[in-house]
Amino acid sequence: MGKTDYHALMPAASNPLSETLHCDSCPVQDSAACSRLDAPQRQQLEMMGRGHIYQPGDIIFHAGDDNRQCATLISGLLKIVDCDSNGVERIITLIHPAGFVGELFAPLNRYDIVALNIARICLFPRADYEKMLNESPELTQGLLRRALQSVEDNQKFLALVNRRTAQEKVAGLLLALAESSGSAPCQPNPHVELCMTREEIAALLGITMETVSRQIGKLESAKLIKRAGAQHIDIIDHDGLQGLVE
Amino acid sequence: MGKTDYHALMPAASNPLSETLHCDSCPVQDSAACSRLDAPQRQQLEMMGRGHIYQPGDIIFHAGDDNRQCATLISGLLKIVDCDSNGVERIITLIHPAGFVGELFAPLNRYDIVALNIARICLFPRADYEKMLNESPELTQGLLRRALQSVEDNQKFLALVNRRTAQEKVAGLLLALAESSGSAPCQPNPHVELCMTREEIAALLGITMETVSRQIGKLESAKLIKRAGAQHIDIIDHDGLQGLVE
DNA sequence: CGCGAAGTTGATCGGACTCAACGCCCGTGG
DNA sequence: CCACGGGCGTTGAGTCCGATCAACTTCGCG
Repeated sequence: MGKTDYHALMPAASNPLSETLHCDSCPVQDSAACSRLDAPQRQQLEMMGRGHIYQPGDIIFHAGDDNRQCATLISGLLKIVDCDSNGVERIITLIHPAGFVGELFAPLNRYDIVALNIARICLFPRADYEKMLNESPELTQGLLRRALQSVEDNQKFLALVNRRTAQEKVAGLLLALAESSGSAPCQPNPHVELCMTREEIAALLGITMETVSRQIGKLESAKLIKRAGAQHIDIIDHDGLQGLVE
Repeated sequence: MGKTDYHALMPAASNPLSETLHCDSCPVQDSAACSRLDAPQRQQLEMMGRGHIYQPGDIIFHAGDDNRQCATLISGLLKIVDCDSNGVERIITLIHPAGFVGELFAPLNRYDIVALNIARICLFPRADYEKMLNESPELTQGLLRRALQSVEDNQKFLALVNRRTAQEKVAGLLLALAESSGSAPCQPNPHVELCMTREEIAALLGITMETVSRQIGKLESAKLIKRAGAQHIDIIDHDGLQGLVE
């Protein structure tokens, strides 16, 4: 990842792209952890946090850093990355809008959190956020729903990668991305934006970049999908893809 | 799994092994979701739930059933199982004592939940439990901590199985089980009780049972572990094992 | 135009899967 | 008591999927 991580390296307070929050116009105001707050509480959160914009490749939280912030993803896509000693990248999971990142009650960040897309997040000082959790049952309940959703997402992802062939993994990923970018879960978006290099897809699915490429090629020959540039794929036969993953 | 699931098939109310709860003597009273409750709240929970004991192989929740119960695991070990149409078993993850099972806010159980061990759980009607979540911020906060812990466990497990060789997976699993059964995280128990057949280990790690057997054999020849019966393994060289997974 | 990063494609290799035989343990019944 | 059988685990031989290594293409950019 040769991308600049310029913004991430600056202290949040002096980040030139930091801006005040405007929850009223927030696209995830109904689904994020803060969705159950009443007006005064929401205002309190607004004062507590700052909005930030990250570019693809920017590192939002560094593994090993002491963990003083947490955040809600407003738009874009993040990856949680486990980088081992040899520099082999292992993507633990993806974070979609409304997702919450930053571990509470833990001293250090265990993983890198990196933007795949242009990502808008609201960033909170962790201490303030935890304090507010103690005062606001609504925030706690909202975050609980988020956390349960994360558990579910992780379990689905485990089912996608464990004990599956390369073809099943690639097909399953395309379907998952189509669903997550669709207007509703039952209305998947046939135009899939990967937001990832082949290498990143490989790190996510636990296979190699060459295999990813070959499998995408096979799916295209089988007329299930169509490539439209490296990062974009059109799903032609959704049911056919679904059939590959059962 | 030819084991009887006799108890699971009976309605909870008439289950002869159902017993009233005694939180005072509960071994996970300090770490489970209910750990933050004060005395009256705890009493309320005690009246709401029932204790049950399951035998190895018993199915606690069936995938597809409507989901009216949730539970805290007191002792033993559970597996969450995704069984696909061909009957191929995929273990999503393991649940350790103090873990919470049963999805809240969801109509159906997505996965089978099965006892690997003799398992003691306290079972709650989901509606009552959710109602209490609305009334007790302490319970919500306790469950939040549990859920965040689940997310972390799942992430660790993903890092254990994704992009790893069979040897790394087996070594990593042994270390994880040693840690989870140890008195403290930093004091792993060298006597590991697998509680799983080779086939179950395979379903968990995403490899075949034969490969599991071969890898255990290799680790033994390398004098890192020692087999003591099929279900029990002694860790001889903890650091050596650790070295295999980096 | 040249350069480098990302992606594709091909050839070869190896680790894990598959299929099969065999050993071990334990319960059951003659 | 021993014979039998079945579940589970181990071990071996052959195959195949995906990894590895390498060439080449495509695209974006100075």
